[in-house]
Amino acid sequence: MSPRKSVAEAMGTRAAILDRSVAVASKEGLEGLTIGRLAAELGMSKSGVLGHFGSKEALQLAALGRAGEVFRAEVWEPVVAVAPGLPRLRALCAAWVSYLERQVFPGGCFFVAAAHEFDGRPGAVRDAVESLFDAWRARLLKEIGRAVAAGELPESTDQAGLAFELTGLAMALNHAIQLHRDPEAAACARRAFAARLGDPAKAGGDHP
Amino acid sequence: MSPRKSVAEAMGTRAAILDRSVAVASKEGLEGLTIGRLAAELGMSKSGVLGHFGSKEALQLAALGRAGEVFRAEVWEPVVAVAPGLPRLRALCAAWVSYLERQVFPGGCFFVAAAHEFDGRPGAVRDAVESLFDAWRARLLKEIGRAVAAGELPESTDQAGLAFELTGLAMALNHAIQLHRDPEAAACARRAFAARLGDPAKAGGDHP
DNA sequence: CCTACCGATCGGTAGG
DNA sequence: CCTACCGATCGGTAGG
Repeated sequence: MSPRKSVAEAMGTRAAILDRSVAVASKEGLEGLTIGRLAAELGMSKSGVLGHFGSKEALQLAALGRAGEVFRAEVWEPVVAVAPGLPRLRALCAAWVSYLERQVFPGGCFFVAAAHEFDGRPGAVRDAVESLFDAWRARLLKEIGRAVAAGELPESTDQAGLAFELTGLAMALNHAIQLHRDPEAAACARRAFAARLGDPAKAGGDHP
Repeated sequence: MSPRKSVAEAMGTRAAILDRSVAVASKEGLEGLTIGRLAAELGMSKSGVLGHFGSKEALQLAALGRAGEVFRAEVWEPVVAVAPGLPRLRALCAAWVSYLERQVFPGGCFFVAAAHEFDGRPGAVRDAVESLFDAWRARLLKEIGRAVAAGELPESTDQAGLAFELTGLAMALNHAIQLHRDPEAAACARRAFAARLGDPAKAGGDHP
């Protein structure tokens, strides 16, 4: 309606733009996220959209940041009540599988898609994607380290190797869901995580 | 030079377009592969490029087919001399890691990138990508089945689950190379494959 | 295989 | 936050 909006209204508009950006980019990629399309979907002008960010790259970075907030809320935060070490590591992986299974981002894991799109293009977006993955890897390694220190995982555990394997399982799951639409993929992934971290629902130790 | 070329010359031109297309698409994606850019790099006109394929989608499909030929030559074919079953499965995985490590496609695994780019977009390209993955999965499962039948892997092996895990390791390796430029990633992946399939260089059985 | 062209859309700016 | 506009580029076609 009015061309000048209050700060609160502008913040709301900005948040609406970002939420839509994350949804579109998860399906079409951060490059397929065009200002014109976004403006049309939001019933705004292109310059109205762009005015909040300044450039397409700034919009991409803001969308990436918003997606990171969603991931933290979906995967990092639900486990804070779980005991540190192996129980929390298992909870983290369970939340990770659930995040992929529920397709929190309609086009699948936002970050894996962004990594593939930008890994060959130097720039701020690529750097931001890499930082998000570094932070997640550090989160996994922290809990793996605690589990080893507590004797819940063998002293001989290759900690970086374990983080590598867990990441691979999540990537294979995302792929099976998005490309193959395989409804059994999540169950398959849960079995694989359980084989690697021990299955609390089964008797026996944490390693097969 | 001459506007009309012989069939052999036209085939050579077509092959040159495809090789360039595969290289560009592995870095920029199949959608970032634009007719204009391709034409400029090849010193041709846009219509000269497009005339060989008819449409951008047909060019994308042809590039995907060419990439599939390269993958088969790099990963499927080198193992034909290895004994079927577990030895050949190990050789297949070794060739797979080597293909990723050597960056046969300059932008990383062509198919994983294409899968992420097209998994949310119905169409012929998406279907072709899915078929390529189905064929590769079937190739892995065939050799896993032989290894189980020969008693080289336990009778209780979850064969689909094993193929899922191996795929995940390859994806994690591709990601570590392309996004993180991690020079130790290939060694990490080889350890993980060996832990799963047994390491012929070490004493002991094939399962830890 | 070329030139010349089409309408559509891209990111972004000027000015209000 | 808008209208009106910019040059560049997109996939594709006509005609040769």
